[in-house]
Amino acid sequence: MPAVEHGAERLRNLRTRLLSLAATQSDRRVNEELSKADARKWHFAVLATLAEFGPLSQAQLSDRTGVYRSDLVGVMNELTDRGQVERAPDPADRRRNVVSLTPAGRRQLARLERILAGVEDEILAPLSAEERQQLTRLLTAVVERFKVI
Amino acid sequence: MPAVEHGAERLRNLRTRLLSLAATQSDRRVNEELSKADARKWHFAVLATLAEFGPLSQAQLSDRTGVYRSDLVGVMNELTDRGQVERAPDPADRRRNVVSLTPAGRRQLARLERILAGVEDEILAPLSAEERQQLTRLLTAVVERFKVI
DNA sequence: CCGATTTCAGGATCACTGATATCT
DNA sequence: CAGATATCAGTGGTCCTGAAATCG
Repeated sequence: MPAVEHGAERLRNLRTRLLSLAATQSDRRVNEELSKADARKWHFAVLATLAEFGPLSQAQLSDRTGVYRSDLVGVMNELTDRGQVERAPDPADRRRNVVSLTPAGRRQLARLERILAGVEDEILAPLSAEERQQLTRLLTAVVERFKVI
Repeated sequence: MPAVEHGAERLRNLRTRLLSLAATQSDRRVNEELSKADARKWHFAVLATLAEFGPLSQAQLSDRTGVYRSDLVGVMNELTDRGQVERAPDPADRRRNVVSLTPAGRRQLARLERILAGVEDEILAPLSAEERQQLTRLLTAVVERFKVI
């Protein structure tokens, strides 16, 4: 990324831009580290959601992770190729696939969690524990609002 | 965007994910509103930087806005097509272009500033003035750190 | 010759739309 | 029939790399 000099008041004070910059940098580091584990961030989202809720259909996974259904297909292919999830037709509703974690998926999830904790710590390094808490609270409020609309 | 349900502890508490979600939603609204004025966010970045610093070369614009030099070419074409900037060879250094604002560019900048102020207000609606200040401070700290590395 | 500037070509990922086949 | 599900095709923006041509 090109280094960004400072001084442009209008730009610097734009909160929407600050948000974009911070997220871009964060996403870049997240992807760099996850790719070392042969993963990307949607892998973590899917694995973590399955660990939390148990087997789900792809539509439910889409709703809970924010991955578009059309894009989820590719993520499912990658995860099944790696043996981390299983995708089987739902006998109760043959439109659906039932997606479930495999033991390899659980191990991968643990690995990704360690990686992401490290990246998060790196990204938030300039903030105190209290400030990290604040940031979480503020961002949650911003994100929550959009769910309601 | 698909609505994101809540409940997945691992996902919900991930600060890097929160950052991504907030930025995605913000960027989406920014682009929606800017496109009504036949603009995108790099337009604002370039126009605001020129207003602040006066005429600059494209390399300087790239450094100050964060737009890659290779991508800046397209932005320059769009802005010159719209008559909002002028691009002339620098007589002092013939490798360079000198980019400057036109009166139409100044008017467009004012328009985009109003638009962005509105979007920012919408995005930050759930936060008090004090919290917005906090968020700005925290995000600035995060972004600043990356400049130093 | 080395380095800077502009430009072009292209890759990868992502957000998003739309259509289709299948099933309830 | 309406509605949901999984899938495929494709657009457009963004981030990023590399290389060419021109010039200091």
